[in-house]
Amino acid sequence: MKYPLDEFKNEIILNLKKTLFKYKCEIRLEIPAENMGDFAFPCFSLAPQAKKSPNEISKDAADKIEKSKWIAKAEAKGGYINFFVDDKHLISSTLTSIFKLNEKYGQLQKKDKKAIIEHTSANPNGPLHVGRARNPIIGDTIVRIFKAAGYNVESQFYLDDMGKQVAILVWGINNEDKISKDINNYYPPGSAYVSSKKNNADHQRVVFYQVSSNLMQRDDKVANEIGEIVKRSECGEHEVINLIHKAYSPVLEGIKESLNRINITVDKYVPESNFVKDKSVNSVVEKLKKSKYCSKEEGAFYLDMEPFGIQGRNTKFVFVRKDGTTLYATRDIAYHLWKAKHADLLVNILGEDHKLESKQVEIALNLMGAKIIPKVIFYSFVSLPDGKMSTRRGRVIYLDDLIDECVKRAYDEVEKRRGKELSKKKMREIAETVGIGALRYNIIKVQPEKDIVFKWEEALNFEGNAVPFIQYAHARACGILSKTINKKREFDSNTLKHDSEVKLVKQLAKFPLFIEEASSGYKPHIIASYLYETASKFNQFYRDCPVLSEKNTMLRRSRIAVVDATRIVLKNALQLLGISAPEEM
RNA sequence: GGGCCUGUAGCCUAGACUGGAUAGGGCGACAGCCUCCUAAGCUGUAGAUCGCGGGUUCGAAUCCCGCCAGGUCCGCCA
Repeated sequence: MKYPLDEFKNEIILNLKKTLFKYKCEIRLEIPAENMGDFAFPCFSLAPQAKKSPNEISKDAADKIEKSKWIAKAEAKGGYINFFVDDKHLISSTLTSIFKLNEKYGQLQKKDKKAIIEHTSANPNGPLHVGRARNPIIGDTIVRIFKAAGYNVESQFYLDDMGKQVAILVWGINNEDKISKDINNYYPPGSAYVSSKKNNADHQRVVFYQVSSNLMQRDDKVANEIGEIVKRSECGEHEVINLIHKAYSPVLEGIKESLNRINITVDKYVPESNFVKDKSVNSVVEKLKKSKYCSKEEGAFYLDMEPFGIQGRNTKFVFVRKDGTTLYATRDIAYHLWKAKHADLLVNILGEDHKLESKQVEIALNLMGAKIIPKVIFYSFVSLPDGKMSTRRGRVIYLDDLIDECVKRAYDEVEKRRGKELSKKKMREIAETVGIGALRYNIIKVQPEKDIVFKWEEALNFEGNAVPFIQYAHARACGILSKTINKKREFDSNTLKHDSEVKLVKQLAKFPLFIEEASSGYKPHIIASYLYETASKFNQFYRDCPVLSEKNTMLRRSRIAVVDATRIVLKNALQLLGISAPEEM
């Protein structure tokens, strides 16, 4: 797919190559500040070899740039060559491109490459909580962006069915009598964070996890029994693995439901036990044992991580226990080798607490000559104003409760504004769209590596740079279009001269560039900025350019086309964030 | 003790990888805009020693060094 701005860019690059043939340089274009042009080429790096000032270079070069159907003007300013696109040509080709491609507008050329994107991978011992809510949202957005960027994408949830966390749950479910005796010790009256009254299995069963986790710390007998479950599952005992499966399955169903509610489905759930059952983890162990960095200590095997730049109190990466069983990270290596067989690109979304483990896995994969090393997006935790969340301690806000609160709050807003005009059913529909969108947007608009302190007022803020602003722009566009009589799309780019029209259409033309940048740089949050900017420009157009009341027929039709094109772009970009675009709100 | 990440107006945030044109936005505050396509909107004002101190450079929020603060990790846990 070739987009108008690609053609403009290519023409600039060709021109610059001709003009600057004397110099050795890579031509990288920037987008200048508004009104300074559409693309800019900085001349600073050429100054040393040219022995001229950047100002002189840019002036000489700008004079030599030839005008063409794309290039309207090249201007030297402050050491930059600023290129101005031919507005008429850009407008007509952009609108044509949007109408032709419609829901596919923005998507990049198919790449014939498979990407496996692993995200969420939460322990199936309780409901998803807000502390880790960034994971599915970042993950699913990356999935959508990579699909748009032309990859063949599969999303995976690595299901931890062997570890201590899930063993604690299993013990609790099989010792219900002991749990019910202890439950009141666990939940003291008036405890602040015990909130969820939901009937879903994940909310019901997490109590077993919490109480038995507590018991385990006080009672060695319980601890031993749990340890036994872990050990037998790690040895690959089918009976125990089945018992575990029975315990967590309903919890996993609850997690899936929560994900579905925020428009997330995962293609494949991959149980960790697969790699024990199929013995692939054993071949990982055999290979690592042969490494020159491997040593043995009291029967356990470890890799020395120090030569690879790992520092700290302990630089040993143990991959086999003294009892011969493997560890989480060992199995993770087997999982990654398996993934690498089925993909050209691997992406993982992980909490920052996994940085060391991930590095160890990466080093081991390199030692084993793995073809693909995963690209990892780490995110910082969402914490509460008075500290971090913990499922074990029951000090959490569950994702489901946050979703409900967002939707409820959105309903109040709709009712306040449209209560007299709309049916309850319609308002509930809008509230669901706005509430879920607000949640996803608020999380995705911040860079993954920034810490977030969860505050209800901020999570539920519906003004300014928040999703209702964008959805409202889309609804406005739909409102105008629903009132048009002539449904045929016609436009004449000669009539679209108003500054607000030109700026808006230029913004629409940039959409594919943002998909390119978001995917190649693994930066989902820039799609959120793009949407905000687009909606904002549409609102300015709405203020300056009356559509339906415009007397000049051709101009009116052209403006309707601009509105329709904006509608398509907003919808497509919202879709990339997993947010629905309401036609009315 | 050490590693990694973060620190931009009262609050939240973009820009940092790839140094460059007056550091963009939003919330909140203040002042305006509905006889006209949904005011969940638009316009304007005030508000920033870019954590602190050095260095490299013609030029540093951006690169390097040191320090301070917060997060996170340094289990034969996951």
